[in-house]
Amino acid sequence: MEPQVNAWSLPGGILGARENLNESVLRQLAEKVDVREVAHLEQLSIFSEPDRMPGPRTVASTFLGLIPRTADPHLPDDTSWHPVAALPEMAFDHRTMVLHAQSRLAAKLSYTNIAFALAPAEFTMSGLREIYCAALGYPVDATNLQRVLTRRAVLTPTGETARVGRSGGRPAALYRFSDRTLRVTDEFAALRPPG
Amino acid sequence: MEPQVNAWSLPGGILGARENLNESVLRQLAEKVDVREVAHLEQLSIFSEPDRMPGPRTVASTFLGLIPRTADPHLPDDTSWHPVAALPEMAFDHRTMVLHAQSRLAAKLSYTNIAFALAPAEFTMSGLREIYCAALGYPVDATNLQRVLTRRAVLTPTGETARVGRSGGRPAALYRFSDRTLRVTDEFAALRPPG
DNA sequence: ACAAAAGTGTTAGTTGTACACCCATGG
DNA sequence: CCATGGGTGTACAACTAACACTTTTGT
Repeated sequence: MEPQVNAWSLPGGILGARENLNESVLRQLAEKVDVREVAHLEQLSIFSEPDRMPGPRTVASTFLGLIPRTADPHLPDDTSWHPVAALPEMAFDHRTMVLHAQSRLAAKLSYTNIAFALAPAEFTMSGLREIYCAALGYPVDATNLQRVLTRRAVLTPTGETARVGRSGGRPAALYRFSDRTLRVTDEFAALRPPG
Repeated sequence: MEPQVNAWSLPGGILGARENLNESVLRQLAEKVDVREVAHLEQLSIFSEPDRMPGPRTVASTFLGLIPRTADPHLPDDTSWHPVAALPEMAFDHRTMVLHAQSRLAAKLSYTNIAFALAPAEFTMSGLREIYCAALGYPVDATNLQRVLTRRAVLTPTGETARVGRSGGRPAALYRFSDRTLRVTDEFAALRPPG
């Protein structure tokens, strides 16, 4: 809509009278963009500038929602996925919202098990590594990723191995996440409680 | 008010038409409880359950506000400070709000310079240690606190020393915070970018 | 001289990165 | 038997907690 005809905007809508914000987000994602596999949802900032949009005063409460890499919702025609590294022109304050979400995700990847919400049920270490690289924006060593996540008991080996491609190579072990709910795995970098 | 006659509630109020949420918080703290020295303010969760309070539907946006230990606002008669370790009966979901704020503060003390907002302009290490102990709820070693904050360049020595009490002892060196705005000092516990 | 408070040095343990090396598979 | 991708072991560096020891003051 004017004055942002060519700009993209995030999905969103009005809070219903008998729902809380989380319910509202899940409802709108399902109704508007057919996204129904939200594995993790958390609040981000509120955007409350009086003139953030034309028209009646609105306050936008933003969320970070994660779905597994394998999800493939049936997007409507006016909707599509965009890599965060190459965002199109975005309406109002929506670019800022996306950047907030990106940095929150990057931060939580380092001290929580939040990747459970991005990975499929079972995966190889190199598959998981791709997810971390994409979300963090820099290369991650699969070796050390394995060690860190194993020490923190974030990963559980399934004992199975993945089938190998036509180019050969040793078959990769399959893992799953020990928990499928957010857990802080590295609480205090410094100033831990004594004992 | 009914049905929470004897319960305490946090200061708060209605968002004005021409202010954003930050401005609203600062206005309400000043007007309602004479708190005007807010050195740091950040958003916490939104509470949006449809029935969280009787009466018309409200959505509460909560904040963590920090003021220096030396601040002494003139509180109205119906208002007082309460230690988080011994909260009185609290109205509606306000206890949950306080606990959220407490854990956010504790977390940020470990990886940011957020204590600048709690300390006076100049302070001794043992004074700062008391602040950390109170906020974290467990003893903190002044020695290691000094080392950690110095290495991260969070503290700057003033060169001055504090006057010593009547019981003797070596006079303490005075420090100030290098920045008086929030800075992340220990960004990645794990999975740092290479190089 | 002694007690009290502050500051320094040392040690040991944990965690993380980097990288060389070994293993399993397909062609 | 070689290329390819996966997994393991080791070396090194950084950081922290704990605590003994030294320094500086007032009485």
